[in-house]
Amino acid sequence: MADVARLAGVSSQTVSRVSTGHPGVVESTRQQVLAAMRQLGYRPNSAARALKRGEFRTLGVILFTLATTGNSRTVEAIAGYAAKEGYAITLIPVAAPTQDGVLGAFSRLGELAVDGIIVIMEVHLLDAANLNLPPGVQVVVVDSDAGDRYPVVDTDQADGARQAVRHLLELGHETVWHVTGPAESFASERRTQAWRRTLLEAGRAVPPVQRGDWTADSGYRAGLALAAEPECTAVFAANDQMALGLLRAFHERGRTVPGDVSIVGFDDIPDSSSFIPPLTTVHQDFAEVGRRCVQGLLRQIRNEPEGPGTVLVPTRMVVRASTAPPGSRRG
Amino acid sequence: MADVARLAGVSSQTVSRVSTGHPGVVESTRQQVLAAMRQLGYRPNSAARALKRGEFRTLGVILFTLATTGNSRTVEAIAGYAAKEGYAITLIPVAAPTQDGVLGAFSRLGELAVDGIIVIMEVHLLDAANLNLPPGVQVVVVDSDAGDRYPVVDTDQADGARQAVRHLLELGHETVWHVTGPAESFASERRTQAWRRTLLEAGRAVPPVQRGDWTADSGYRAGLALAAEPECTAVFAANDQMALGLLRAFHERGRTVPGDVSIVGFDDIPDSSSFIPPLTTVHQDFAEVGRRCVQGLLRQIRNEPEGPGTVLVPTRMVVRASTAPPGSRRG
DNA sequence: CTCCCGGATGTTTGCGTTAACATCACGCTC
DNA sequence: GAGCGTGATGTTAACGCAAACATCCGGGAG
Repeated sequence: MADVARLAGVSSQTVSRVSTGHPGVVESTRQQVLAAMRQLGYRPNSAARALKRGEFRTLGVILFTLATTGNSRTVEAIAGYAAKEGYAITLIPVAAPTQDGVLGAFSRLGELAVDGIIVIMEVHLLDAANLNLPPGVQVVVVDSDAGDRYPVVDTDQADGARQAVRHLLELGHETVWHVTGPAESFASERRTQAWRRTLLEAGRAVPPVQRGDWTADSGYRAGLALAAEPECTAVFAANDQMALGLLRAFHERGRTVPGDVSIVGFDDIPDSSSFIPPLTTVHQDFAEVGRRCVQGLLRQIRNEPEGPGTVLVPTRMVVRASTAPPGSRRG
Repeated sequence: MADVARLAGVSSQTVSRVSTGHPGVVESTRQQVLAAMRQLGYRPNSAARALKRGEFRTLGVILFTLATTGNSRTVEAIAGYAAKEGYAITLIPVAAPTQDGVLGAFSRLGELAVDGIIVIMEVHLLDAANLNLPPGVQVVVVDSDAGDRYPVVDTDQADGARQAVRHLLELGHETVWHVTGPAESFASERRTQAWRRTLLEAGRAVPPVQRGDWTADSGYRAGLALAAEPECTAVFAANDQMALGLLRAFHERGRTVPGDVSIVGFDDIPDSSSFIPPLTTVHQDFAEVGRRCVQGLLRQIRNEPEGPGTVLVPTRMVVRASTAPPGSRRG
């Protein structure tokens, strides 16, 4: 910076004013400084800037994996909105969804240059890690029920599941079977609860739950079990990938979809419109979730406190070709 | 830090020594300092640290989207290995795959606190953005052919495509049709080149290319066109999602897979084993790509220069149920 | 007993930036 | 024409930390 100042024949403070876009610099001076910057390849040192300002303009995102559609899409949206607000995103991967893994991530966190953190995981794992968040670092949580302790942003899992079940009931199915996700996922639990409640409210029987782990393979295994239940005519899968597995299992067992069995998924991943048949599913607005996360976190950082509470992003049914009235097998 | 020093009854330098793990601090003193740190919730200011050390311990990853399996898996691997080396990852999303978008990302880059950058995109887009990388910032590129200017790490696209085509030829197919990805993708172009060359080397006819855009939908449209070609018995899709679309198109047109038509994909996404039928595909080792990226970049940062050059990560065929000899339709 | 040496700890300084204050020149008013 | 205000620019200091150097202490050699 001193070099730039010297070359431009001004003081370093004037260089600073130019590079931060402060007013009160005459145009001719400004151009000289800009020229000197270019010539010397000057680039402000963000560490020094952060040191002086006391903030990093960076948000941390802590999560287990980018392998699920939901996580990667949410992170992408977060990164986009954060960039728009002048914030960068630092990824903090947790090695494994265990206490040790979380602990490791949070110890690294202490060293990190972030102004706030978005946590994408069930919050009881944080508790297990006897969460001592660095003071001054704000938090927003996704996929959790910690609405009484931290601000939470999430898809309206319950309403989404309710819509899925209602859709199947309205088509005339007696009841709806369910393939759930892993027990440690809050989203999965919420969807299962809502499925059960919706059936109960409609006075229907609640069939036993098939447990999966989000993967298509686990959906396939669940589908094999379900195909052996002759009275199973409608299934609500907790995500699209497990629905894909169901589709294959029913196909292999000669149970046509939607003729013999109707299937609804959750997420509306891009591929789901190309399943065989195209999948009826519950659309999640990951971009909106990301946006609300960043918005909430920045509001905290800027000291416009909101306190704990939950923001629910609505879902909507996307009806494609995997659902039909029961017993509508063609031919 | 001064507060901690006061509370522990030592100088701030001793606190610094403790927090950086320097030797030459007697155990009893160390414990006192540690206790004071805990009591005050002290956390070293990484901006100041970075300022003093002249490095940020952060790597930037610049890419268009996390929506493709390859990108998100690669980023995940990068983040994991970087963490292991004590580096954090900053995500730099590019709004759109246009010159403007890239330009915007690189202007933001100037402000960013990174020691090196991993670029996941075709490098000619960088050129378009008249790339003036901040001096002192190292670069590694993925999905590009810039091996003469930057170090490049990539999947061995050509060999993967060759394996796919050979597999189909060895099953007895006369030739292999191809659904390619978007023209601006280097990976896609490489796969297409290798497909063509392999056919030529085997003295086979080279059918016209169907162009897709990586999405299952585009694969579906290509599949519709291909289903109308009676002599088409084998298709190599440039990724698994387009293969999924092909599967649906052929299914809807009553062309059985693999009885009437064999299909090979590329990527080996987790879902591909649950397609109908389970997909034969080329497995990419994204984790290895990520590891090599980080390794190469850190080597540059640590001044163990390697210069430009290309690291190719091998692929392997995963044979499932979507390929068979031609005309093997059951029944 | 003195001197010296080495290990433990303290003091000083500067990393690059910007806020706050100081200065300076110019033009306007009375 | 003296005084004053305004806007442009310069000077100083501090952000938190750690490298370099300074100091202090105790113990062993002579």
